[in-house]
This record gives sequence, C-alpha cells and structure tokens, in this order.
Amino acid sequence: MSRKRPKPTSGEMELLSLLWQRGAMSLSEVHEAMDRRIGYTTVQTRLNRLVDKGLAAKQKPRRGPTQYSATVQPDEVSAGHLDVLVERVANGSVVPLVAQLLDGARLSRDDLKDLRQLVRQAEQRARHEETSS
Amino acid sequence: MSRKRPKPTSGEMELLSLLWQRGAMSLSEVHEAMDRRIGYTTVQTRLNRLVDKGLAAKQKPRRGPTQYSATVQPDEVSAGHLDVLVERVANGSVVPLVAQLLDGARLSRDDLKDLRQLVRQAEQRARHEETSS
DNA sequence: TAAGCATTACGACGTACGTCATAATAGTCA
DNA sequence: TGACTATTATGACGTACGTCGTAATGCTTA
Repeated sequence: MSRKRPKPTSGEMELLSLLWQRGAMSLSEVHEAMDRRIGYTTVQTRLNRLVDKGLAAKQKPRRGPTQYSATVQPDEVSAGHLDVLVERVANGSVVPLVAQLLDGARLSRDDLKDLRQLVRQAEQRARHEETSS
Repeated sequence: MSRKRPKPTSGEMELLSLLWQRGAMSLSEVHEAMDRRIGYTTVQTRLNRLVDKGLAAKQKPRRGPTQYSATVQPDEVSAGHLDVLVERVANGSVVPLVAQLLDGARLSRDDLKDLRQLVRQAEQRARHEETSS
C-alpha cells in the first residue's frame, strides 16, 4: 500500500519539474537551475519540505553533496489534479478539458497521430463496455 | 483590464462547483448543500474569502438573505490549472494529459463524437499553421 | 593545519486557508 | 411588541508554504 502523498502545490511542482527533467540534483544545482531567483536557503527549505511530504528523497553519496530526487511520477501528480478538475470544474465530463487542452496547443504531426490513436482506443473500450454490460 | 484573480485551491473549487451548478445561493443553502459536513460559520468564512479574491460576489436581494454567486467561469479556472500541468508536469506536451483524461473515463457515444470532432479541428488548425508559416 | 568556501541545520516571519466560537443584528410571528 | 430564529460580523487558532537569516559543520587546499 503506497502511503497517500499530499497533492503538490504549483510551487512544489516547480521543483518537482526540475527533478523530473534532470534527475537527482544537489541543492546548489537546483538553486542554480532556478536562476538564483530565490534565496539558497529558500530552495533548501522547499526541497526539505518536499521530502517531508514524501514527494522527494535525499540521498547522500559517498562523496559530494546530498542529492534530491523525485519519488512521485508526473502522472501520479497530474492524476490527482485532473480528478479535481473533472469533478468540480468540468462537472464530471472529460470533454471540455480535452477541448481546452487541444485548443491553443501547437501540435506536431506526431502529437496528432497520438491523439487520433488515443481516441481510437477510447472507442475500442467503449465498444467493449457496451458488449459486456 | 480584468484584474488578475488568484487561482482557486481545490477547497475553494468545492464551493465554486456548487455555485456553478446551482447559480446564486444563500449561505444556508450552501451549508445545506454541503450536507452540513462543516460548520455554518466555516462556510461563511470560506464564501467571504472567495469574495475577497474576486472569485465570487455577494448580492443582497430586496428581501431574504445575501446571495453568493461565482464571478469566474469554470474554463477560466481550469485553464489556469491546466497550464501548470502542461508546463511543469507534462513537460510542455498536451498528449499525456489527454491520455490520462481519456483513460479511465466512461464515455458516452456523444462524448466520443465530440472527441473525434475535437481532434479533427486540431488537425485543421495544424494544417492551417503549416500552410501559413 | 588553518583559512575560506560549500553545505547543512535551525529557527523565524508573513500570508493563505480551513476550521470554528461567540456576539451582534435582523426578521418573523404569536 | 417581545421572544425566537436566521443571518451576519468578528476574532481566533492551527497548519501549510514561500521567504529568508544566522549559525554550525564539512571539505579543500595553500
């Protein structure tokens, strides 16, 4: 049973985003990656709180500074947030959100192909549902 | 220039959700609609803070209690949240989020039709882009 | 080894939010 | 009109988070 982790705030996602993209990083690397827009110890605090929440982990290598890395997957995080949007904002339907996502996105040929595939799969499942109910 | 409203938290969306579904409501109606799971004055505080943030408005009718109503549209709210997800969680791509939305959703025949249409439109726009660039 | 920089540990402060109690008002009707 | 009830106004308290300062430790190298 995976312990229920709190949903990260958008500020926390800023850090997670980095860790997802670049893997384990030291405090100073994170600070650097944020263009030193905020204080060094601010990053320290935020990173440690991420660890407290179980969203990241510290690991002390044999030599060199402690490395921080994400312990949640991006899709676990988006799932939590999307659920709220579907339930409370889009009134249980997924369609308006997909519409919003597509509208205003610049899509590559591959993206388009993936999207078509996604819809096709959804249709498959729907057909299946129908038959087996 | 429309004043920049703060992004509502998921707790605030709980209230907004009600106001979106049922239109203007009085404090006691909201409390009732929440099945009185939380104190009456808690609802009062939360509603008033929504007003402070410009997400809802109070209106005192000629008679009867003050009515609260949402002053933001659902799609304004979801837009703010989806942007964060696209940027920070899905690494700029919209596809994984659409995938997550579709996967695990029970879709009606109409939903499916809408989705196909949505993808078709996206393709249109993409083609257009291509031509005009 | 001692100076100096890098890393880490602590503690603080303000604002946002969820929670509520209590007190003041307003409305209703016997 | 006076007693009840419904509504509204205030003020509080705890936790989460973003922000940082300062102090303690650790690591390198002249």
